Amino acid sequence: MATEEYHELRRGQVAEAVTRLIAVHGFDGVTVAKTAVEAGVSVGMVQHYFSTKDDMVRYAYTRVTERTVARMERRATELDRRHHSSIRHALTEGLAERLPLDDARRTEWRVSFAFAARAVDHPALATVRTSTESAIRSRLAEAIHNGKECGEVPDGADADAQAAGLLALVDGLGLHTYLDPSMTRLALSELDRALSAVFPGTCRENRPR
Amino acid sequence: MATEEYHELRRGQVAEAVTRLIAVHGFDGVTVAKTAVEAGVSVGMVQHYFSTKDDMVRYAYTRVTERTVARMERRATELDRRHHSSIRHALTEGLAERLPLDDARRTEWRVSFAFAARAVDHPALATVRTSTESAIRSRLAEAIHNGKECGEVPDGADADAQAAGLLALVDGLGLHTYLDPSMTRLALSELDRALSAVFPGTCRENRPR
DNA sequence: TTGCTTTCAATACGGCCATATTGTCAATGC
DNA sequence: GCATTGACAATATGGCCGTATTGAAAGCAA
Repeated sequence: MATEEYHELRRGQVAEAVTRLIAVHGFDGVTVAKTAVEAGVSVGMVQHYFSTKDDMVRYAYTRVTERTVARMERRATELDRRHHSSIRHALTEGLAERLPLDDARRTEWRVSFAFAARAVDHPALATVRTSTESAIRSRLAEAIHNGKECGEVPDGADADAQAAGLLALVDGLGLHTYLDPSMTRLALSELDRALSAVFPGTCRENRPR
Repeated sequence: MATEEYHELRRGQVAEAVTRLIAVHGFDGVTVAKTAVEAGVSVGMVQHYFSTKDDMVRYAYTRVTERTVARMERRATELDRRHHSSIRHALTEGLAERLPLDDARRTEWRVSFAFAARAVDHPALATVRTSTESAIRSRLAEAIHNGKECGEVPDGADADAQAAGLLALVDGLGLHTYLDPSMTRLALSELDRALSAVFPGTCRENRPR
């Protein structure tokens, strides 16, 4: 194995330990020593691969956000390409991937939220967050734009504004759903309602993307 | 002055120091010692009025949320009673009070968010948060119900669901606006759009509340 | 006056944390 | 063969934290 590959493997091993610790004990439960134990390695080994704790945490953050975003993208693309869903439906399902709908996603949501909250006071983490979100937002705006060309979205719509609104709604619904899992169905229906408001029409033939 | 009153004054003095510290240095910047310095008192004095740090923090949290909720309520009521605004408009403005629209509200938002994030891992704080939010939600649902009787809201609307959706949207918009103040106008217009979707109609005479 | 309670102030204490230091051992280069 | 480097492990260090302890004033009841 290439040494570079091995290096990334080790870093990943530590990063996964960080996310597991956050999932169980919250962000405050993450210390270098505990991470080492959780990863089954020594403190010195962690230090060897991450020069500071901040470094370690930031790496873990980028990992978990990348995983979430990739899943959203995959779900939406799958519906779009394979099942020829409407853009509205593909986006609804893609965005829903971000919600804490089952135990796995609850854990992931909790970890992401813990990171996001620290990002407010922590420029290094804030960079990760803002770049990820602006990527999602432009991806959304692009889809809305495609919706116009295809007839699902009215011509006058402000794609950027609506994209921002949708993302904000999903984040808010995620928070409320996390704190009160019993409102899961309600969150999904509100998400659906919002998407229907943005995409009130039906696709004509020969739609793009 | 009654001793009870004096007691509350002291506790308030400490609580305000806590919120100031969070506003400047984030939640992690709050320690008992620093709070004492910020409040201009001794550590022993803080201990005298709060048996644990948790106690101190929880008290500060209830204070800041009460302040925010009171301002929202006041603004909505003012528009409703004094200016005879539509319910839609009163609610829009009331909910907008929760957004980080200026420096003062940015600070308040940051403090509330720091608390809310800790609440995820911290049952004592979670109680404060959930009770506050369910209060706002039922207040909102009540207003939507009134909107039905008066004609602003269609009869078939699900007041509880829409209330939850609106609150989630506001929380999400707050987060995004905080991280990127340049989207303030966009957030306001999205809020307005959402309220217009819930309250599409116009009030008949003799409306309730 | 005496003694008890409240209100604080100063400081001690024990623990945990991030990081630095130091050393070991194997691989690699020459 | 031998110095060098990379990959760790073990432990030391210094700092900060929450809380406990101790005690000094001050008010007040008897």
